[in-house]
Amino acid sequence: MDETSEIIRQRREKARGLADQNIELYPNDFEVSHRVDGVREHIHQLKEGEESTAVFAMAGRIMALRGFGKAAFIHFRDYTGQIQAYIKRDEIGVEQYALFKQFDVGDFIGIKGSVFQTKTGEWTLFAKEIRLLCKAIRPLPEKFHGLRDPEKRYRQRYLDLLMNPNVRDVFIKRARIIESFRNFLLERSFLEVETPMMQPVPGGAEATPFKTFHDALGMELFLRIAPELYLKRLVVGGFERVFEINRSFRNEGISSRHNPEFTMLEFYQAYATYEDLMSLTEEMFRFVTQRVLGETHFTYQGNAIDMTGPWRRLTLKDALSELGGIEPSMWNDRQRLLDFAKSEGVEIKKARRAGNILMKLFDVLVEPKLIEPTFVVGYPVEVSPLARRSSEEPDITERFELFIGGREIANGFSELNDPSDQKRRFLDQVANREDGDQEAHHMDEDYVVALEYGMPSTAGEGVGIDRFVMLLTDSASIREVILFPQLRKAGQ
RNA sequence: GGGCCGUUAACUCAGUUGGUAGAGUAUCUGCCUUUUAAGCAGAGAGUCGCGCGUUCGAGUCGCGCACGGCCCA
Repeated sequence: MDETSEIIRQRREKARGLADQNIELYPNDFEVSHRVDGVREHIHQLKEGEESTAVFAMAGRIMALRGFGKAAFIHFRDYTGQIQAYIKRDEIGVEQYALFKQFDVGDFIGIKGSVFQTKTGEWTLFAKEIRLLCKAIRPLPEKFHGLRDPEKRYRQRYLDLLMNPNVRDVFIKRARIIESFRNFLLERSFLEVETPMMQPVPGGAEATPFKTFHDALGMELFLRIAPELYLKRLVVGGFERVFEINRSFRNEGISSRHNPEFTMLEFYQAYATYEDLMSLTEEMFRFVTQRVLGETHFTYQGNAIDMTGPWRRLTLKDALSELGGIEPSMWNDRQRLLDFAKSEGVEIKKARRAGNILMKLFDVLVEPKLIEPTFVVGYPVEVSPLARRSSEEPDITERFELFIGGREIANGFSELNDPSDQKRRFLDQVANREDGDQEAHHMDEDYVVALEYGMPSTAGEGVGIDRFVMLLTDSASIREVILFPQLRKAGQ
């Protein structure tokens, strides 16, 4: 369909015409001396109205073109910024100007020239020499409205990045966020590691995995739903502080909050407790927010959020009763919870146990109310199969979840390092699975063996990077913070 | 999975009670040597997402499908 489009046909002919004149359409030997930000620095040294003696060799894309017959202004863009350039026939010569006339918005060109100030005071690259660096065959979207069609924005993200500066900023911020988390942990002697994404037993979370198959090994493998169990094996191996920032995969529906592949930070610290991690978490998020935004407060979807701290701590019990209206007497009564869920219009899968129903009710009724950063603590053992039991209350684990902007952002706990308790917990999960709970944990014998060699007391945490990027960029959908979000196959 | 909305030129969008498709930007031609959403004059450009149906006639009405968005679960 595009192939018959008039504009593309014209561009192809134009390209052919240039090639016929022995003009290279895609050369790679242009030497760049300056980028736009470098020129802007240079400008500070110039006096008003003065033309630079220095010559700049610059490469970039034509983003706008205003021609006047024998002269033209263009907007010329590279990664570091945009600058205006002035192309004048009497300066570059008749032959070069004729070449310039065949350039289009979207083409990459090389310009050698000085810098001067126009009548209106704008510093402008004054071309002495121009060159085609890459001919664009397809026209860019309209400059004023940019690219709006959300489907096209996701499928052809390069156009989105090119035309919508706010989108570009989101992804630059995303990179800074990840960089800041990494720096924070590196400064505290955490070792960055990579653990398998293809796992024989998927573990570390309650989720449905993607299946794959290794032909040579004749072996079924799962894309990881979390790196947790491997990172803790590394703690067994003597790496007392480790972290990993990378993708996990969950075979679930796609929504404005879920992408099948998403990025988590997980980190583990030996001889720390979940209390220590809450302090560290507060410090870490404050650090990242300050680094990325330059301040520790921001607005998310109309809600003011202050990361300064100290953050509120709330027991799950209090959160459920005070914010969700669920009395503690209902906690272990599966039938009453089901009835309550029904009365609240919350749909529950049949196989779920009381603890899971409780968590579902929490997700729907309580979570959206936790706008300011809040630690919720005191999760039941039933829904925390990898977390250490509280010494005072054995049915409760030493676990917290962090909520910001009505979303779960992090989940951390003192790790269960008693191999026999871990084995019992796995067996309990396997029973759930046999009762039809697809998301219950698998038995991981190999992990139990690792614990039998001895894992020091450890605390660990997972952070949803995409969700936090959403917060700091005020993005309503996860698709706005993932460069290439998962979509269905394009229609014809 | 359910509900609502969308899909029209390269892009952003109009399109009336059903009568055979428009604008702006972009493109092409001409004029224009300090413009910045440059300007002036002219021109070309469409499988109206796909399919079936109703109708003398469908961008418009109905059904199905595809893709996307929002909300619910």
